[in-house]
Amino acid sequence: MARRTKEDALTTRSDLLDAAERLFSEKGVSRTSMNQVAEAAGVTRGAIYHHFENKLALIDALMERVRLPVDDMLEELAKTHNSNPIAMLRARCLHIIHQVQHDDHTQALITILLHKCEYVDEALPIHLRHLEGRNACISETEVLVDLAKEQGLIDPTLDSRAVIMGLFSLIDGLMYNWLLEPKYFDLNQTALQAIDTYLRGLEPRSP
Amino acid sequence: MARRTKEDALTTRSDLLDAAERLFSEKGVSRTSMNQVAEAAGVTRGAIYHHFENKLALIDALMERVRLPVDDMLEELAKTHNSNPIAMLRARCLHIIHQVQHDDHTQALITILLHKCEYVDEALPIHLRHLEGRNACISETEVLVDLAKEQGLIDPTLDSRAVIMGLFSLIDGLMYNWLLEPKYFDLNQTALQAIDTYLRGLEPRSP
DNA sequence: AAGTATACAAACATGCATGTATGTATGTAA
DNA sequence: TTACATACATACATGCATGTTTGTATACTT
Repeated sequence: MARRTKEDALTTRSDLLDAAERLFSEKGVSRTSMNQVAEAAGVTRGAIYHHFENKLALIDALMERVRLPVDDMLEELAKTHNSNPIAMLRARCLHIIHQVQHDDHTQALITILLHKCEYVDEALPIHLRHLEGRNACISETEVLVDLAKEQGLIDPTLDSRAVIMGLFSLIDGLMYNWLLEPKYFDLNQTALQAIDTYLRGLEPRSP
Repeated sequence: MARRTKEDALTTRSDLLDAAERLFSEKGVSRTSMNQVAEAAGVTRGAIYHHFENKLALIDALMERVRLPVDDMLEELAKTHNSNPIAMLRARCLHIIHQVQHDDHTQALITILLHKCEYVDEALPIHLRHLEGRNACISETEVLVDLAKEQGLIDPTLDSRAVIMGLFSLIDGLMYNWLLEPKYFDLNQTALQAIDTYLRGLEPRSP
């Protein structure tokens, strides 16, 4: 085939990302060859190596593609729930849960991260990106907890960092287990109850 | 080399499992070849294929090796804390956390399961074993929650299954995140606080 | 003591995945 | 319109992982 329009090229690139996202989340990263990705996108391996340096760069591009929407979402939520820090925390958690259930791209990517890729040093850049994202999110959210403490909404003797780690771990664990076997339990119900249970456990003790 | 004693053979087998456990948890399952496992154990690939049918059987044997100790542990705990179901739940959770931190075999295996292997259909037997273990554990633990309800220790309006899923997910998430970057937070402290927070959130509302 | 089974080593056969180098037709800019 | 850059396809070179087969020295059996 010959050269195509710049727009066509972008379409090809996008098709490749879609194919990779689907195949990776279905068959796992290491069990999916570049050839399979190319075929699923209707091109040859030449196209992949033109757009991406190698498999890692491909995965990296996958993650980059969802980073911006996620950032936007966080900002959006920040505006609507700026009154009560606990309510905002809750809103964020529930939004993530909702997103994993109903947005295909999110679900596929989280599946890849949690179940379909190996965290080996070879994949360090991805590893780091994941950690950075998490740590940034944690640090940012920690502010909310401190705020809630000041307002007397949560027990002041609790360690803020640990409060957040617990909450995030709860979310991670719920997603992890649900994606493992989605029909085993209802994510919405379970997450709602579990999150509220946890948040309730944070309340200050009545003297 | 020639044939060796039966005991020697068992030693070889054990060495192979040790090597596999270490390499898999360090470099990931798919990035570790049978040859590397053999070399690390001081033998050739012939020895592996003599003891195990293939890589999956090797992993399966790894999981089998820790199954019995875990079962024993659960029974042990059941005897000591049979008075208060909540206390028992708590003891179980904390024991798992402790085990992951201080028992090398447990830590390596959990690392493999959570971070160093891909859940693909090819590895279905392992997948199923993991799920079975989890589901059995959940069903069994659900009884404790029901018991606690009867004793008025937790809010009776809560769904028992969801209570357990939440608690288990919390543990899973804590292990997941800690194993990702162990120095980022102290697992003991964080888990203790998070678990107690969750358990406290389960208490019945004072009217 | 002899025969057999065992515990591996060594060699072979195959296939696939990666990376790279080259070819080529077309869009695009001067 | 020409010259170059682009967007791929095609072909090649290499290497490694797997599975299997065969060989062999020794432990075990009777």
